Amino acid sequence: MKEILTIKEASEWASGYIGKNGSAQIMRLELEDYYNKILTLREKKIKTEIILGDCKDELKKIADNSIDLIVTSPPYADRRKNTYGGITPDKYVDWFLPRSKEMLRVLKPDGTFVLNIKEKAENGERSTYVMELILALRKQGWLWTEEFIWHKKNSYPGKWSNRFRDAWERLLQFNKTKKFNMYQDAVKVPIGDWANDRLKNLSETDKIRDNAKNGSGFGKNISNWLGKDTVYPDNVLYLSTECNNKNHSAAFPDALPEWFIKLFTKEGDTVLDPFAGSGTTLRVAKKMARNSIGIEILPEYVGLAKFQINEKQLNLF
Amino acid sequence: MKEILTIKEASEWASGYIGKNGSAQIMRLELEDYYNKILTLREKKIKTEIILGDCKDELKKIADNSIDLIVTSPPYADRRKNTYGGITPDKYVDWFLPRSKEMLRVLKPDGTFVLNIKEKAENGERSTYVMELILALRKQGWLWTEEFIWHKKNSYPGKWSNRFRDAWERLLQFNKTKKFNMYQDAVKVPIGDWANDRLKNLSETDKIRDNAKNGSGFGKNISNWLGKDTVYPDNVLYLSTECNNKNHSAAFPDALPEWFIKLFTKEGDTVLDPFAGSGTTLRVAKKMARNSIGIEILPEYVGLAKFQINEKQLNLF
DNA sequence: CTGCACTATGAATCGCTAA
DNA sequence: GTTAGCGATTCATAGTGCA
Repeated sequence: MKEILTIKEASEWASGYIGKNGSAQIMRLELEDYYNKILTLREKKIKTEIILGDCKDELKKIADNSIDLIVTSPPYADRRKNTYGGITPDKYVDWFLPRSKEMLRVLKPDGTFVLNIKEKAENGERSTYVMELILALRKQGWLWTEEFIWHKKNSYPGKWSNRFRDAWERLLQFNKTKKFNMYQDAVKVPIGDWANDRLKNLSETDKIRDNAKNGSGFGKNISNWLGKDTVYPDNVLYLSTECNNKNHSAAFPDALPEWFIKLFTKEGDTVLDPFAGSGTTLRVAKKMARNSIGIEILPEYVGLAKFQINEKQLNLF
Repeated sequence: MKEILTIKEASEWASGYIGKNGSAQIMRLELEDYYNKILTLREKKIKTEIILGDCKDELKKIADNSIDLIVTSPPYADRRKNTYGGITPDKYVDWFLPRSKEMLRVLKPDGTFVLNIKEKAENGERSTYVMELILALRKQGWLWTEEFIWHKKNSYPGKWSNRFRDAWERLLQFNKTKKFNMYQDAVKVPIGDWANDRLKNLSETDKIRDNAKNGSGFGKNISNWLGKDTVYPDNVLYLSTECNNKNHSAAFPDALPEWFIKLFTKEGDTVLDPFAGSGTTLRVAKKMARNSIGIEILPEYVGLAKFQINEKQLNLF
């Protein structure tokens, strides 16, 4: 296979390779999508930027009303000082507010801010700092539009004398105005069992493995083309935690930022992650042909993020 | 079949009826359980009481430290008038606190309070009254131990211009002290199929994780895992919205109070539902051989609840 | 191309003990 | 009293290699 084929060539190639079991059609559509992404990246000159520093300072260098979507998973509050972040629960809101103030400034009026967070249980009680944060953010001028739930398919095992294991996290949606962009059709899902049966008839391994090998989008959205009978999802995302990273434990699985990027942006828009970590959001944004800016305070993570973004770029081209 | 058989008679009857496919044993055990329930109800004289009135007043007639579990789904705040309850969001906390104060008084020190609630979206935003309520309840002396999620299994798809269907509700757990009764074994669930293969042949990694003290590991105390067929659940309840009662909508499914009654009480304990509605909690409590007290302000619901409780009683005897 | 066996690991919490 | 450290406890899923 040549490095770059026309869509027609690739489609023919796929037909020959896969056979006549219906997978060729999938392959064709996926290829089309794939090439569109490449063209978008080249023509629109998608930029992916990772900045070393504290977002409190670095955000100030970003222009007003320039960001379409902020997706982030900040360090959770933690009592122990050695841990990453190391902000105590009682000081968390004070620590967060100056940063969210800048986020409010850089976000476009029709943009969205998605915050992934979960309070810990400590000394028999759940901390209340997340709740206090929501109330404080509203005072700061944010609208608290929705709370999505990430129901973790495979959560960490655990059982204690007074509680079971925690299998969910919050995904808080904030907006600047009531009129924000929401591309609901982009996240439609196949309807129940009907689609499951159809999908089973296809090669399970191909679907999964093509996806896993390069992460470039192949096989990722089988449901999008197959399910012509698709329905809108709800506000619970039932996803697995990922266990693929060698160098860094992923803050959240790719599917999480992917879902919100689909829902709240279109190609060529700009995504911001002020707590970029290993750069999951940036990598996913780039894959989806969105501009992205990441800020991360720890140099080792910045390096890792740069590596990840470029590694995936090789796969894409 | 006679109205009351000995367990032996019933067992023989079941054997003959079912055949020799192993179901007889199950039937025998279920019958045993069934008769134990009847005996418990008779010997311990389980009481089921439904009171007409506002729980603000009626709770005052209940003795201090006499309730093992409070499970309730109060009327949610709503701006529309003439609806059930009809408390506006901004007045909700003030409305709730005098009632929860009485609940705190009547609850035993080792008892639990489970509150089913979910804020509505209004004017494009989620209300914050639930959050304010949690903070206020803590000030009142409650410990906020945990937040369970009811993930609604079969919520039908739906969408609005700026949000998707709400498929989850909060189940807030509050306690009076850190040492509360929790019968975790009562809610264990069957283990996944993966276990059969896994446990037959423990992998090298599992053994290594046992030895290496790298924090937390799966393989620790392997003997605990042998012969295991049930595991502890997590803090997400993935249940359908099925509603048994045809005459009343929007009550929670039986499985919800049932799960918490199992988890936080034993037979002969006392369950309270200060917003009893159509009496789901009372009916389930009675079925499970727990005393119960319900308070309901609307006469038509009190009538409905009485009917339901008695209807099910006929089935039981 | 399918199915099976096997590997790897994920934002955890509490109670006890020692300082 | 107060805090820090450490041990004990607990499942489910995705990814990989090979027959």
